[in-house]
Amino acid sequence: MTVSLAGRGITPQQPVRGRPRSEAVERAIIEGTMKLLEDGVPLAEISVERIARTAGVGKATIYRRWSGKEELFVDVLRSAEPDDVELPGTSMRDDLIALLESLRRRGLANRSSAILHNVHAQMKSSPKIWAAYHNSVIAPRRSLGLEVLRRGQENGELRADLDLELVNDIVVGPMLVRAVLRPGGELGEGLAERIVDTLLAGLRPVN
Amino acid sequence: MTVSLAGRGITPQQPVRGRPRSEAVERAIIEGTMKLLEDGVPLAEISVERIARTAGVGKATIYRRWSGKEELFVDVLRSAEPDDVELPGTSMRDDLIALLESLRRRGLANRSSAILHNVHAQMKSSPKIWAAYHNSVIAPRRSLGLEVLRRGQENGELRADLDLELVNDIVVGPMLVRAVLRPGGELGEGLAERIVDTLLAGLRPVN
Amino acid sequence: MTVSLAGRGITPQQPVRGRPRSEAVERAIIEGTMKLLEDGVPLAEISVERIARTAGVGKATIYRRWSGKEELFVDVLRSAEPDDVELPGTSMRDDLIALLESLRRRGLANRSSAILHNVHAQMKSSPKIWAAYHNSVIAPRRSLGLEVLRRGQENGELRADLDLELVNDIVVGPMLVRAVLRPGGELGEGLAERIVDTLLAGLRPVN
Amino acid sequence: MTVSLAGRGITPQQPVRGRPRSEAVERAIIEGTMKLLEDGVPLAEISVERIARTAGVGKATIYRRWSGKEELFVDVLRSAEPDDVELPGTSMRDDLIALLESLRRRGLANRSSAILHNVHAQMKSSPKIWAAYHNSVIAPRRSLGLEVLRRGQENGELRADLDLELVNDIVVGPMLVRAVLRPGGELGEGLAERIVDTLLAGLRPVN
DNA sequence: GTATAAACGAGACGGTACGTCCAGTCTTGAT
DNA sequence: ATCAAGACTGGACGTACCGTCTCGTTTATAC
Repeated sequence: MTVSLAGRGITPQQPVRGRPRSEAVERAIIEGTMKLLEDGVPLAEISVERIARTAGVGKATIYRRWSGKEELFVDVLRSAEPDDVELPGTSMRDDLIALLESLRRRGLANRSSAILHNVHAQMKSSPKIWAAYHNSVIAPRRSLGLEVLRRGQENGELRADLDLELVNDIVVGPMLVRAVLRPGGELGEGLAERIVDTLLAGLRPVN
Repeated sequence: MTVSLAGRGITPQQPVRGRPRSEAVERAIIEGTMKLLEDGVPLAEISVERIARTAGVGKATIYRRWSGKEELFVDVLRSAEPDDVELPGTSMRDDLIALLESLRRRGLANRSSAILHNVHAQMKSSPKIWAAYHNSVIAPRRSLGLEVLRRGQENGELRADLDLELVNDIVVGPMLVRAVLRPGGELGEGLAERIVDTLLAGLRPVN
Repeated sequence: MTVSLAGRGITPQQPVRGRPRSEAVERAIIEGTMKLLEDGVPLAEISVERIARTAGVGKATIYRRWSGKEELFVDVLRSAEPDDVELPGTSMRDDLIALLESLRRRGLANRSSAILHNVHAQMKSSPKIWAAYHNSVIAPRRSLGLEVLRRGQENGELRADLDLELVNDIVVGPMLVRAVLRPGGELGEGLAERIVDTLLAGLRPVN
Repeated sequence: MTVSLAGRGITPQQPVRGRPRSEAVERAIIEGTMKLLEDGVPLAEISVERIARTAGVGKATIYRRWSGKEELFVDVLRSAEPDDVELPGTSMRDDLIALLESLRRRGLANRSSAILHNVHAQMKSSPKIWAAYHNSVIAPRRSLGLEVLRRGQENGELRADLDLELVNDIVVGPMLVRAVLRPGGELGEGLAERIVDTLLAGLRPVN
């Protein structure tokens, strides 16, 4: 996902006055932060000062764009977000698997870079930032999931009397448990498929 | 849950020399931290310095007991942890509901104090601390859940061919999704029951 | 005293290409600086940035003309310098009084604008600037004083065996002491006359 | 002249609470600043940050004692101030020479360390600081001078009808002119004597 | 009782980062 | 080429905490 200069701020309809902000610098900052994260620098040691040093940029240049570390992290995370999921559309089962699979890969990618995951955690300390992230990343996926389920009900793949919100949480939950509560593993290949099929098969004995 | 002086530290086998540590001071520190959290002070603004001020205690007195803010938080969280769940034992369904219900109440309690939730998040930044918390709080609940499911398989309440780890995640997941991803709500009464019953009833149409 | 554009800089013999520098802008800068000084803004708070803001001018426009704050100050001071002294020429005594009187008025004028006096002090921090100011302001007055004294020796108003440099310092000194060491006062009317007459009368009892 | 910890601040009658301030650190700061000055570091480049680095001290430690660079300079200057003048007491002439001679040596010493002189200038930018310096350094010397002159009038060495304040300025002035207006020189040996004798001999021809 | 010795509150200490401001330079579009 | 505007790197500002280190005082044993 790419974040453009204009994408975040106010659309500058008024004629540009003075030297315009450099997109190159913006990229350098985001990528510098990403690099620190990937190099395994503990989150607590990532200061604005250090980001500036890493990116070869003045501190003021960072503060001119973001009001602090946290806001910057939102954009860093956004830029690391995988592209939109492509749903096969063949069945609810396949769509759900595709959805979970993309979640799984994100979890893995983040884990491979070890800490993005924590940035996530960190962000929750400030509600405003969290809201921004929630709106731009989490909410879209959620509504996509609901849509898939709704179609499943129409198809007869899903019981009609179910609360879709709840079902969505049931589907997404297991992946989250493993990513959040047991960092470091267990997001093996085929997990998405196993979750969905287990759910669809039901938990009770078939008798 | 109460945390005793001896419970955490090194058992001082050698005869005690000099003035012993004051338990009252220990309580003052933990409760002072709790108070800050409950007063809605943003996590980032809770410094050791401020905790000391709030508790009317010297900084060294804190560092004598904990190696830093994070370690202290573990104990604060532990002390806020509800007492052990009591399982009715009447059926797997009832036990699972009891388990989820205790999770739900914890989520709500934390929400009422709004931020404990974030301490949780914060802690993940330091793996050591996280491990400590994981071992003392998360793991026990997890194995309790697995035990309940195992008994369910014996009873015939649960299919015998299921991966219990996965099922446990499926059961716990929805509650976590709501607590973590949608802070501020939707942990209504009866949620535990709805989750368990939805899962047991299965997602497919009954035809 | 007026400072012309050509007076300071390099005479641009080559035909002017592009837009010529605006004299109005130059005046605006100098007068803006003066205004800040007169408004009692502490010298340390007068930044190039602020001068630019006050004068409604870009920073580059200032740097295009002066290499920094200090050089600018020289011109500001020069522009505030009173016009050349007019000596009556009737006697050494009268000429010395005229000289001191002009010094006194300068001191008072500067005091009335409270800070020019300090610019003076500030300038000494950079030898180059000080030299420029010394050459254009202090040295001319000094040689004028020496000339007056020389004529006094010719007239018989002054002992022939005196070191004129020393006498000049003796004449000028008291005024300086009061202006520099006791800012804020004691440059009353008639002071010039009292100094000169006291010196000419001698300090010893007349017996 | 030595500046003690207690000398500047509030007399700490109240029992000392917490770790007391270190006099060694205090000395390190003042001497570090002095060193920078003596090494010819331009005054404008002497930042609190650099002083701290030089003295091997935290910035806060400096700000704990002085409110800023300027206040610190007062103490640095005070500590560089030569010890009190010793007057021979044999005659007004000899006493005045002793007084001027101490002034001259101070001027030279400062020159040798090249910039202390400018610190002086710098200080004038802030009236409060200047007042502090004036009271503790300048005023005492001034009243000492007046006292000497008063005794001179009693002895008959000085005309009884003279304004002593003015005479004092006349005596001190020439030395100041040379130190302030012509930095870099002309404070040769024997200058004090020449000034006093020239003044006492009178400027008019003896006829 | 009276040492002894650790704990205690307070706060100084060397550091590091904060977020802001200014120095000088550079880059726009417009004059 | 100049202008106003304003971005750029760099670095100092004065503040707040970090984790450690004295201080003087308090409080338990152990002698």
